[in-house]
Amino acid sequence: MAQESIVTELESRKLIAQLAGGEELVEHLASGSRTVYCGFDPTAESLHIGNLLPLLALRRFQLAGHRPIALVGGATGLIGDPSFKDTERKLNSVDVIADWVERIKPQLARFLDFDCGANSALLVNNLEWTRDYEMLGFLRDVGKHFSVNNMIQKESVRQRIERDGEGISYTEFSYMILQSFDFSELCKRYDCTIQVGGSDQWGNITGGIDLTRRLHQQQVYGITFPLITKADGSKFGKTEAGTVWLDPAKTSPYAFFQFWLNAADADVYDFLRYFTFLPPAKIEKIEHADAASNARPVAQGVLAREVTGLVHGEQGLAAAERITGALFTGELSGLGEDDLRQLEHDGLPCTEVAPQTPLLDVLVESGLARSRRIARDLVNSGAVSANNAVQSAGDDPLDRNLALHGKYFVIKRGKKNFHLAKLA
RNA sequence: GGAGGGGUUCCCGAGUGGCCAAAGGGAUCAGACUGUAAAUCUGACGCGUAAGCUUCGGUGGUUCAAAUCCACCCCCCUCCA
Repeated sequence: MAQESIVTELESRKLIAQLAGGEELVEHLASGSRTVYCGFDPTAESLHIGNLLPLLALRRFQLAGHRPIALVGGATGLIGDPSFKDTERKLNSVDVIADWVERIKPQLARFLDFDCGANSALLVNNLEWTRDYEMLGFLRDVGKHFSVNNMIQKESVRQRIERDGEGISYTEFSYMILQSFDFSELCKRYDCTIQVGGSDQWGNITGGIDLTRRLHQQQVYGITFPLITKADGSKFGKTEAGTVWLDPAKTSPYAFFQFWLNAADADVYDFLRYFTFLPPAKIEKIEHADAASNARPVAQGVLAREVTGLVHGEQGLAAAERITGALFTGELSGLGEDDLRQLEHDGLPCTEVAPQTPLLDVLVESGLARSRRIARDLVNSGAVSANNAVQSAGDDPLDRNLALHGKYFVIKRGKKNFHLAKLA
């Protein structure tokens, strides 16, 4: 089953930040089918692309013949991971977390195969083994194995402890113990011997390794992935609209596609390694070809298609490409009424506006501008066009005579923000 | 419980009675240039067409005038108990 070393595969994709276990871990993975886990805390109603890397990594492990466990943090989500967070977070209610857990489960499930024999994936919730654990027992059985002296040395919480003006509650401080306990519990229940996660999880993972050794006299291992950074230093995973979510209702496949399409040249080849299943050799070929040509690189298009297909399937990808094609080629007049309806259906943001609504209000209602004041600025700077015609009179309503099929306007703000306005 | 420090516009952070819608930086947006890149330059960045209006943890007060002073309350941090 386990043929080519998964470690080699991850290395060739630059996906390994740290190994807890070194050569022994490599050997451990090479010598049999192992069980690997990664946790995902419900911090919102949907996963986002920050979760994509570990999620795809689990799949890489499965493809290499290992058994993945996706853990949803129904328990840890109630506490909040303080790792490298510079402020204490406010707690969400129990009901909200429970709801998020249920929403996230299917998102995790779609990347893994639950029906492929011995290495079928597992989906678990750590609330299962923590909910009814009696407090005194927990403190005696588990807490006794943790040294506070050791815990406060962890880099992941140090800034919280040392930085002036910030602190850490006992609740968040305990997070590491819970996650450590998860690892030991998965080891006991499912013979899980490897935990993977982002490099910010190093402290929590090694905590779990120590605890498992003490509790079950079992050697387990950890692998962390590099923090995804962008060449220009800005934060990965954010756009002007905020977080890029995996839920198509929160980030449309079109917006998702656009996010990847806009990857910087300096980042795109690494992103191909990180976020697609294309062989590294092929990625290198693309990189060389792009470097040799003077035209616009093709890598962004490949990346956008691959990842969108992975996350939103063939249909989502097709929808995203339809919108992109219609909007960025500028050929609006060729669009039939059915095409426009399809674009709306595909997820191009659409607003119905009353006839005679001044353009400024259309901009505000559609969300293209936050206020009329801003809208006016945009119009004055020539940033707004309707059906490819630059608009200069913000107080005038959209002219029905210029509408596509009597009612549609493709409103553009700036170079790449589109909205479909439909006259009522 | 005691002592001290602090809560300013998306973030950081200046501002200690009028010249404050509030310095500076970051983020963001737009224009130019481009490849729906990067870098750079320019402009915008509480709301309002404007006059003007509403903001500086909360409530109340002093004053012609408060982010700035007073009282009480809430929250955060540090040290002591």
